[in-house]
Amino acid sequence: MDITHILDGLNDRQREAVGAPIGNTLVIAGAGSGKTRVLVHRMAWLVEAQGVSTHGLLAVTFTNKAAAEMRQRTEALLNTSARSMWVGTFHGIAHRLLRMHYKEAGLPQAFQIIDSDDQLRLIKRVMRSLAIDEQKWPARQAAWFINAAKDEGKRARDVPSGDDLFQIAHKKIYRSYEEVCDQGGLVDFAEILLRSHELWLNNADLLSHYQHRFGHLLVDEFQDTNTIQYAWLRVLAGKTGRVMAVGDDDQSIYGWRGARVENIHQFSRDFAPINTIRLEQNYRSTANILIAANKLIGFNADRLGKELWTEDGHGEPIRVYSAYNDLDEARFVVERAANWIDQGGSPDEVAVLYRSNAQSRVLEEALLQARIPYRIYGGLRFFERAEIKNALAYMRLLHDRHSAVAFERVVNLPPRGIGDKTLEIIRAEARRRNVSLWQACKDGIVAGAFKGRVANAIINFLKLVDDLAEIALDQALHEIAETCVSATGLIDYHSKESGERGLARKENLEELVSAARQFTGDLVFPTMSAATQSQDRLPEAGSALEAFLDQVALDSGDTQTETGPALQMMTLHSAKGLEFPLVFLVGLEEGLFPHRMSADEPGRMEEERRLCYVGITRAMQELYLTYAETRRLHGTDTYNRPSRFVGELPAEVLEEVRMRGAISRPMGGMNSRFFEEPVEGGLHMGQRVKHAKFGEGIVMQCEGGGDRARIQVNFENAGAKWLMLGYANLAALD
DNA sequence: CGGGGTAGGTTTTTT
DNA sequence: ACCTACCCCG
Repeated sequence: MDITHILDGLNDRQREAVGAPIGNTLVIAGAGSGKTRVLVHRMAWLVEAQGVSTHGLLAVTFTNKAAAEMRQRTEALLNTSARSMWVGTFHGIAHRLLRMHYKEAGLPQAFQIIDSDDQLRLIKRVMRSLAIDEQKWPARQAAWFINAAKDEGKRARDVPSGDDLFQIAHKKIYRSYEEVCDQGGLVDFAEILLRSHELWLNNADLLSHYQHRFGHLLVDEFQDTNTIQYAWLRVLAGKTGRVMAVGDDDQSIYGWRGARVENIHQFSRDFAPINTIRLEQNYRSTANILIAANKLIGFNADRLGKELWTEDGHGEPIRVYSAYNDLDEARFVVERAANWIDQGGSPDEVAVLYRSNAQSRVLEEALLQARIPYRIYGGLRFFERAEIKNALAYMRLLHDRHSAVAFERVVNLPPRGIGDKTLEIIRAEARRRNVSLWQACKDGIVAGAFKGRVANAIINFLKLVDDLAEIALDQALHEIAETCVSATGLIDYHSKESGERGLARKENLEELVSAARQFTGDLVFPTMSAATQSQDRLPEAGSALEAFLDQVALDSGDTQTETGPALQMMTLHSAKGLEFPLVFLVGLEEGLFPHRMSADEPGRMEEERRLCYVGITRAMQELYLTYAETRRLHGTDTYNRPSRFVGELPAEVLEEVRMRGAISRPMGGMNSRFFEEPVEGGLHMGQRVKHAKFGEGIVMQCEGGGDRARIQVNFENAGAKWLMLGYANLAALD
């Protein structure tokens, strides 16, 4: 077979990776070095040059988007629709295994995936029934604890008991939560992975079947794997599987949610002997951008080591702008973005990246004013919106009348007179007799347990759902969706909500119906979403609803409908994997980026630096870094020094932007160098100081001298205070 | 039962 | 500043 089209157009390193001898391979792929390309070509090479069946390939990614892209590009390269090839997210693939082998996994056939929102509700209920004080142990924290344990492969019984109250309380919650999930056939995200790992450990035959089937495993973004994902992979690979892991330790930015960069190191040991290949040639950015990125990331210790280079020229310098405040920063960004567009650039070539979502607001207003079209990524995902989840809950009830999660959600939505009191009675009855909430209602009505208005309300609800289910039998998926949106009264209820919200919710519900229509279309002509669908049990008409509900649980429906070119705004985290000709990295201030929450633990600071590295390496041609001396955050003004990351960049590729025309600055002494300007008493502007009574704060300004010198300090807890320098007795912290 | 007021809490996000 | 979750009252 002619395989030149697979190896042509690759550089030496890429070709080395694609054609690496069959065996375990680690590809350290720097930003913009063509890592997806390598993965895709490797798969094509295995198939066409090595005669491996697409049936024996398993490719794992983290996001549905990445999985879809990989499948699509591989199919394009192979010029076939490789439906037998397993390409998906860790969760998607593990879920598919659980559906196929639910019995061996100890799950009911109708097990239901719950999202983090459902999970939190459930945990709250569990805590209430355990009479655990939610003030003392916030439910969010408990959810975090449980998920972290599961990510580490630990069941409640595996959690060390310990003698501190925190551990005891959380272990108790975990155990009880586990019970509730088991009873209701509920599977949270972490559970999908944990359970499918156990599925293999407990079923040797099954494991050996899959080990035999998947002779070649490919893993994308390997630095983002957590303990359970790594274990899962290791078990599946066994002694015979060949793994190609592609990743970049310098782009590991998800340590805070359990990802372990160490897995890259571990891989070399557990999968020895391995072939390591580095991809360092960058095809994305100018040399100046890469010089800056290399220098910055050099401040981190324990790297595998890697230096990006390019054949391209130096390009523009990296421009640094010191804004007076966040509004000035936004104004600057918008002005420069407008210039880009005026000079013939497209808005969608421009990205504004920030550390936290709260920063988008000012920028948004400025863009609105300048009439630059923009799109904000992040925020609530489509299928996570309350109104959508309500409609989906009705759809689930039609499919499975016994789903407690769905029942709880819509039993009184729109309001129909079944309140907390009544619900509590239903719950208690269901628990006592060990039946579903639905069943408890039905039986309760027969037994005459409810009176008058309440009884009527319940009867009406039961009848509504039963009737709709009856109708749904002859309906296509999108018609069922339509029914659940309209006939339930949801759309009327939601559109009546105040102001813009009502309109938005109405539109979202309509969008759901078209998503359902789209989904049915995809079943007939599998396209992108096929990546997450289970191809082994496709279109039987009756299962379309089931398939839709599953799909929706694992795919947040992020596919935004493109409406013309728009400037992109997103957090640094969501920018990973993307590239833009013009990038603005805003809010480079100590406390914001690096974020103050990451200041204490040393590992976290390095992760912040990697985040900055990710941000810088998104830029292809031009990069702007901005920071503001004053920023309004959570309603109060904060005063921060420029980020240490700015100082870590090589001066020779930076250029400070000075604005034409003076900007009025209310106080003297607040210029761009304020962090270096001396104040008396060995303190300087922006210095962190500690006061006996007010705690820690930052020096903002000073006036006067000698005995009358006064200093303004913005305290974290006490706010801004003017103090007499002579009496304040401030301790310098830096 | 349901709407409205208030207290609390605000890094990052996928599945 | 703003959103959300919960509590209290009509």
